[in-house]
Amino acid sequence: MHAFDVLGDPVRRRILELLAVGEQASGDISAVIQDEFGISQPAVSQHLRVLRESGFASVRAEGTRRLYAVDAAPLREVDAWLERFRGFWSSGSTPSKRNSREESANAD
Amino acid sequence: MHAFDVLGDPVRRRILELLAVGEQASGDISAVIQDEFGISQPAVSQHLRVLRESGFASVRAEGTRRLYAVDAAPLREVDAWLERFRGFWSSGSTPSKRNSREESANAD
DNA sequence: CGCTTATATAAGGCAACACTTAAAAAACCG
DNA sequence: CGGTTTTTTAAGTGTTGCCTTATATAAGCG
Repeated sequence: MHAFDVLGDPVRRRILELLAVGEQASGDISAVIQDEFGISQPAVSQHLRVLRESGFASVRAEGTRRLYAVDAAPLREVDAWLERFRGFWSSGSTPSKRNSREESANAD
Repeated sequence: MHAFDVLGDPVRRRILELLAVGEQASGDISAVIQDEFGISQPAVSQHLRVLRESGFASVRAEGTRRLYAVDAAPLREVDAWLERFRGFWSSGSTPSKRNSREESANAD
């Protein structure tokens, strides 16, 4: 599953927000998500799996608990993709590069 | 449709990449996408519609041509969401904020 | 050991989405 | 005007993804 697909789901984005603060147990995450989205524990667990398998999160066992943490690599990838568009806002309203084709010169 | 959902589709990401260079006609975009993804012209047009309706692209008519351009607002929103994770890579491997709960102190 | 807690997996249903083909709309051109 | 080009819209179909309930796994506890 592509990084952007993973982030396409609001539940998964919320989970990542929770993990951004620090390591969290599956149960704690589930509690918040169940409260906010009204979905079941297995549903949350499935989202955690997606996050694991797509590299957004890593897990560590502590007794019966599973402690999840953010794994930055895919987020970095997303950030890198975004890079090319940053010129559209960080340096005013003009992109860093103009259309270099024959058909240009119509910027009115 | 949420910004991240829009970016979830590889065709739409590719279209945005093309638009990042500069304004492009629907037909030119379609030609590239059809070549790269093997989908029909109407399929591309439907993706362009999604980009329009979600605010990622704006259109301008020129004769029968439709010239598409990047609209940065939603990308900016995505960039803003990503902001909270930047501490995970831009300043070394440690996030900007530690887990402030009772159960912390286990960073081994 | 049996019961409870914590978490994951399995199986099935339904809705959303991306594709297809067909047709419409609109400008251009002879 | 009639035909061609450019693009969009409409209708139908198949696949994918998320959810549910039920069940498995495994550790903790008395």
